[in-house]
Amino acid sequence: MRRADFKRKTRVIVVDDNYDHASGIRELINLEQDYEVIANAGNVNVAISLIKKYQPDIVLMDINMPETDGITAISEIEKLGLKTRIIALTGYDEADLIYRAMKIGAKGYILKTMASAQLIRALDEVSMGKIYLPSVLCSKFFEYFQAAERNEKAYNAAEDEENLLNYLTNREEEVLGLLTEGITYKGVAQQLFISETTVKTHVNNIFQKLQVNDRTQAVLYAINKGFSAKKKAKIA
Amino acid sequence: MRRADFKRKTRVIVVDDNYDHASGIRELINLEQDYEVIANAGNVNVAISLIKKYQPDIVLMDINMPETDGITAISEIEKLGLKTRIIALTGYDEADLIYRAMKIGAKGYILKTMASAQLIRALDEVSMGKIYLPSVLCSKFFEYFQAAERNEKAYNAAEDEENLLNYLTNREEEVLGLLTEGITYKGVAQQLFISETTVKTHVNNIFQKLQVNDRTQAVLYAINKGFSAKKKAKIA
DNA sequence: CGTTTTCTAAATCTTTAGATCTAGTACTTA
DNA sequence: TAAGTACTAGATCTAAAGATTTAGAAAACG
Repeated sequence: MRRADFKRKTRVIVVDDNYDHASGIRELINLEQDYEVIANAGNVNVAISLIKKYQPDIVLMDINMPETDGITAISEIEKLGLKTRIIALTGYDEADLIYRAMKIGAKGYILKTMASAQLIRALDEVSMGKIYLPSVLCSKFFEYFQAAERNEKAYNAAEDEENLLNYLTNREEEVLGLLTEGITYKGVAQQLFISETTVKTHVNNIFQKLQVNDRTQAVLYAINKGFSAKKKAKIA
Repeated sequence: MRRADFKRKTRVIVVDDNYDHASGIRELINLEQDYEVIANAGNVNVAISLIKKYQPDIVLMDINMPETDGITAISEIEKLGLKTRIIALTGYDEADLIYRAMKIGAKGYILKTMASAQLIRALDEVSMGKIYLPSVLCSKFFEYFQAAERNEKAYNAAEDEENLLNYLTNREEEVLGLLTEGITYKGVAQQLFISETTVKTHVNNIFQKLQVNDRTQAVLYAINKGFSAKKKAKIA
């Protein structure tokens, strides 16, 4: 699956504050005919300027650097909007590191302790536009991912002990929807083609049902219960 | 890595509306000494009652069922809060299906077209508490996952063209913070130990800086810019 | 068919909210 | 020291917002 000889080599930049390690990787990669390391960077700032300048195909980014943390570095590089693909390289297989790296756009994640064949395989996969995450790390990722989702769900569930929005009538929902856009009673009346007094009637009923005292509190309640999402869904 | 003979077999329930297919899986699994299929279910409702009753170790869930969709089914089962682990089983490798299944807590995802060894391997991994996602599907997952994250980022970035909140003074931020709790001017005055007219002065300045006309709009602006998060961070 | 909801709307009144202008004090900075 | 900024606060208005009561018409429900 390697590229044919007549194609230009895949250009790689290695970012690692440990010079020996970076050199090791460089030699390892340069043994491969399909790849060439065009630069090394010992810190994030140098790395970013090199990446801007050479726009490499792949960046091998060490995450465990003292000054700037590698996660932020990946984020910075991704912001540049280049075609450059980033593979995270680290000594630790911590689930949250893997999660964060992949979340912000890393195309691969490998451990320094892994065999060199893994590194080359990662380069192969990623240079073809695929994601490379060894199954062990994939497991770790999902540990964190699913835990995060569970927490989110638990959080939302805690919020809807009782969703008073369910007691609103259709019309009241419409009125509340306009209130959550910061529209005045007069504006609501015009948009719904009803009188302002009718709007006030609806609003008062809404206040009672939501157990609040004014529009601001009603809007806050609605937003906390995810009302805006519901409203957007209706419009679409 | 299989369980020793003296351990009880891992109990599996197969959910598939296609009877032939379900039978095939059943026979395949029953060939393994470590597993036994204790029930088949042809639709989601039956499946859920069986799962409640027998609390199997693993559920093999077909996602492509006509009546209820399998994603919802997984979600329902997860809500039960059992130790039961779910492996999604489907004919298609659509990225969004994989993403959604894993997001709501599936412990594995395999294709019907995959070799039977894959199925057994998935059972082995998942019964040991690990996640099983073949690398092809893992790639698909990340395609969707990273695209979703990118969209989220783009969405947030679009919002911060300019954050007018940055122009607020400390006191104005405090006042706005209280407004976002739905507190009245009089209440704000009491909490900050200043007069109500002072509050009004601050609020008017806030309106001008945020380019809004009333408190509701100010609160909405603040929330959209993530003001509440900032406020909570300050408190903590 | 009667009852209940929902949506509509008016009248009336009190209370906030919001706009505007002025102004004193304190602190910072050129 | 003069100028600017932030915080304070008063007076004075107008315009909304909110509370409350009553009530008609249409639809839904038992």
